[in-house]
Amino acid sequence: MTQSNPNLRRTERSLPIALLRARERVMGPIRDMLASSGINEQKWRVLRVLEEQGALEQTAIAQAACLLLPSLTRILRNLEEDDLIARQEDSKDRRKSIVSITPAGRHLIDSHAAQSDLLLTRLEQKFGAQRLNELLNLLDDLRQLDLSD
Amino acid sequence: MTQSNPNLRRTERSLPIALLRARERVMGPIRDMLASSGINEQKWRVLRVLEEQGALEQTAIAQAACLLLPSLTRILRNLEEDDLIARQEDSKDRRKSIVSITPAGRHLIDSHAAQSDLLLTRLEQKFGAQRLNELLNLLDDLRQLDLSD
DNA sequence: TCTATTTACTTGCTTTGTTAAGTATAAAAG
DNA sequence: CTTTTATACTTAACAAAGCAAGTAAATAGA
Repeated sequence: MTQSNPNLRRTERSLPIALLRARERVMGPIRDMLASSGINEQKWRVLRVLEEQGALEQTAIAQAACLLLPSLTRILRNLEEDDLIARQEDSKDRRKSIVSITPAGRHLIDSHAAQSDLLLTRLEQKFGAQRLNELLNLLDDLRQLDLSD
Repeated sequence: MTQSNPNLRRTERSLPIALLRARERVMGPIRDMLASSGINEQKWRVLRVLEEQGALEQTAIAQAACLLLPSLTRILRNLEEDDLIARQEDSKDRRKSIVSITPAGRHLIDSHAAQSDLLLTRLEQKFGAQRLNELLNLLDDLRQLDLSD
């Protein structure tokens, strides 16, 4: 049962490509939806994190939204120019700036919530809620694997 | 059983981010390995596709390697400069060029095969071959979903 | 046969990813 | 109290992604 399966080495059955393809399938419709607001996937992730978790420092945002800090710096600059987020200095640690979503940013998220929910609900129904949950569990377990030796 | 789960809408449990994180975990070690040959993940995917499936036109490569055509155009230009791939005109359709892997390209793939296999075997053992198979099946099913209505 | 449409890329432009280096502040060590 | 060392970003530089527009060849339609 722990024998290795040579087929897993072929690209058409490889985990990295399977993850890419699945992501493309899920994100495609969401990207299309966001394009109408002139926003992309990364900005969307940042805004959603801030909406759900409240004001955060940048390191925490980067981790939650799966972005590197240099990317986040630029994204936040753009979002701030569009008045979708705001920064305030941390009074206790002046290296940090605490980022929060603005009413305009919240409005942007809200304006897509219904359609976003619809897409997810459709996915759940077509794929099966239980199987989706199983998939999320497997992905989370995979993320926590230690492959270092 | 087909009720929608509101938690799936939160970023910390969202499918797109879970796919990103899992991909990062799997590809990290492979990227490190490839860095020693001055090659990246995309070039690796292209070379593997060509090695496994033989000479292909670019649209087919793009689909198999999960790349957009503009990216592929530039990747192939680099690979051709390094003599890892070669192009020949399609005699029947002069819009197409048929791309194939060169002996040097094949050698590059071969030189990483053992280490690549080791990484995959380790993943299989730590994650469980059966669970990995299950994950691949779920991902493949997800990819084939039609979310258009 | 001539035009319109589709296909198969290619090019240009902007944003993002990635690595490395830099700056400012905080915490730890001596 | 002064000197590392670590933390939290920011900037710079370059490769890559992604979108839009462009080109050339093939196909379809009038």
